[in-house]
Amino acid sequence: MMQKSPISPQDITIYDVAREAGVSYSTVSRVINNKGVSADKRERVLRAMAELGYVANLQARSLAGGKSHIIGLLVHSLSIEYFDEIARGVDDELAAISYDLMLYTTHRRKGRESAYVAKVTRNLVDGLLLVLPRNAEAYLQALGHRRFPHVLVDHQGLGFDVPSVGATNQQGGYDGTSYLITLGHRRIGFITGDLTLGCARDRLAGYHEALSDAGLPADPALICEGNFLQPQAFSCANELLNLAEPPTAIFASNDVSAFGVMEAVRNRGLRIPDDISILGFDDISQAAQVHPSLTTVRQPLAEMGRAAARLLFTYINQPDAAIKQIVLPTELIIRQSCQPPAKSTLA
Amino acid sequence: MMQKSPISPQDITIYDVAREAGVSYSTVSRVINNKGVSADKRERVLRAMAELGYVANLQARSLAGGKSHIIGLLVHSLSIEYFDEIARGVDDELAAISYDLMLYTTHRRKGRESAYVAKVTRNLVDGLLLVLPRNAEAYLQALGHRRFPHVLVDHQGLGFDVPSVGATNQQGGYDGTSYLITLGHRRIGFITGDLTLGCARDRLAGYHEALSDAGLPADPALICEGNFLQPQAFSCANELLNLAEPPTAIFASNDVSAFGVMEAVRNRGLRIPDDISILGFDDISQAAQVHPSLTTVRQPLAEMGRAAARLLFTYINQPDAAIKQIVLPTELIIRQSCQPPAKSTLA
DNA sequence: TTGAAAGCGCTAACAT
DNA sequence: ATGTTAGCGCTTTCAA
Repeated sequence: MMQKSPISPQDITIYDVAREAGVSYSTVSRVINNKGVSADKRERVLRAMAELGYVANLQARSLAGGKSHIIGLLVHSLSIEYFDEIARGVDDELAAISYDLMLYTTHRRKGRESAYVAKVTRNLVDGLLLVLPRNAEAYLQALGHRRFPHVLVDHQGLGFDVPSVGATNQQGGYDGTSYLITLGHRRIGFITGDLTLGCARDRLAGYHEALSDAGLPADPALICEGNFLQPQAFSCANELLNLAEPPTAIFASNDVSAFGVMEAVRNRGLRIPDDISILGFDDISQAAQVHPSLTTVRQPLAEMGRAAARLLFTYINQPDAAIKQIVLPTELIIRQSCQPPAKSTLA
Repeated sequence: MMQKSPISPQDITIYDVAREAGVSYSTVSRVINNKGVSADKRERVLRAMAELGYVANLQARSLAGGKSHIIGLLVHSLSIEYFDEIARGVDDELAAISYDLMLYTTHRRKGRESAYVAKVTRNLVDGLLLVLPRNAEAYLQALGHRRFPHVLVDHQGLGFDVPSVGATNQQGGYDGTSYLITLGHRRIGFITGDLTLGCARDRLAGYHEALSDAGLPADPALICEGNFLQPQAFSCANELLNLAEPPTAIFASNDVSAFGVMEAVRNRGLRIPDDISILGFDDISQAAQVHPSLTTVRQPLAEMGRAAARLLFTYINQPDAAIKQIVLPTELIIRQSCQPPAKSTLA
């Protein structure tokens, strides 16, 4: 691990490489940027870079070339596994083209999103990935107007076109509900997500659609408004369970909510899935780890992250590329938390 | 929201500001960097900056001044709430001095840490925060030797001195165990964390110490090696519960593990805390949200993040500052998952 | 294909 | 206190 050179690697510039390789520093720059250079010179430069341990100075590249090779990732919170999966996908794409990731966390603090967006877009990053943005209207117009490369992840329902990557949330809601119907359930409780978010509304719409397609009545009492968090789902589940005619299955709009339902159900001494079936959404890793394991509608989060990163690069390299909205398919993952109802409520 | 100037804000440089204010651009630079400038010129510059909407170009500052105003944060994974809390603390400090955060996620991929560290320290960031690092020996020597500012969060047990911020893990293990003893428990199961990590070993040491101080025997059968993850804790709990003389309380080395224990306990139809008490470690938000709520040893994560950021800035500004190891106190948070054992096992 | 020269926006000597 | 002059390390003209 000893350095061949007496000076430390961070001080190696293209000048050093050029001297070592016996070429001009512009030739070194060309090798770095894959421009036309004769085979033997390229070879020599490459060897010199390896020997000296050359590492590009991103600041200088950025200043001279106008690109920072950094993209920004804006999220509220890191704690949800959801973000981690997306970030993993983003990371993969970034690594492939050696981009770096700048993190902006709002930690749910109001107003911080806009402030970040304003600042970030004037500096430092070549593009911005906005995951599950809130109050997006405030700055989305500005981003679009200034043609600043950006992609939203998991956001629908805006009144205007914006580059985005999402999942088939409505289809997922439809598939999950249909599955429960197929098992024989007729009274299916539904706990919504945060309805200010498009994905939550879409899942609910899928639930309604499936019910309607199966000719089942839509009982408003079976729908309880949640917020994607466990405590609220716990309350919702209790509410549903207290109904004169309680549901035989509960479909929660995300896995975390499903865990809240599981708790409420167990709290009453009911068994899963014998007494009641539970269905989640997302398929976070914990879903496979709880007992019984959670049947859920899988969202391809890492793939969404990858797609978003790729789309963002498209915009970075072609600012005038058409606005595209990518929607990735959800998938029903059948595990152990659902089964046919104990006694059919069919007539 | 209209721009006063016809050109967009990101194109405004100190030259524009200087022209507008009628001063030389070095004066503008001095104002930006709080160097000595006469009151009226400073005033004019400030007004010009505001009018034009000047925003500094970080790349250029970095290239010219040698500081990027960015620090790197290296973590394995984002999904654990643990990281989010720490990041929140780091964020607070960063915001105060307008530094930015670059995120490096290894996603548990082997070797990625070293690669990042090698790359990052040669570029881009002024300092590095390493959260719960693994295989740190590989690059810590290099960081220290090159006097690259860095601080480890939550890592002990290395053979040499390294700047770090941690919590009183052993004391926490001691306090938790003592609490259970005070409640009357005599057979206390313990599920360890990943024992390659210092914090996990320290918590276990605290458990042993408390047992010993109370004159209780240390039964090796009551200790099961976990890895801070739920499935492993689930197995461990089953193992402990299968003992001829099972424990009346189980102390898990983190909250996530405690949730695994809860599942295993419930799976056997046992009640918490009536039949068995459960104690966690960390106090992630879910701990207060489960039913019954989890009694746990709180780690001041956000505060740790803040302290780490502050310490890092010390090193950035004074590379020769003494190596410091900050240890923050843990705190027992009593909730509902523990109570005296049903039938005392006392003679 | 290659080298020389200019300049990205800024900070930090160096003068005055 | 203020202006002038050099670069920081690189990309990108422009010639050759």
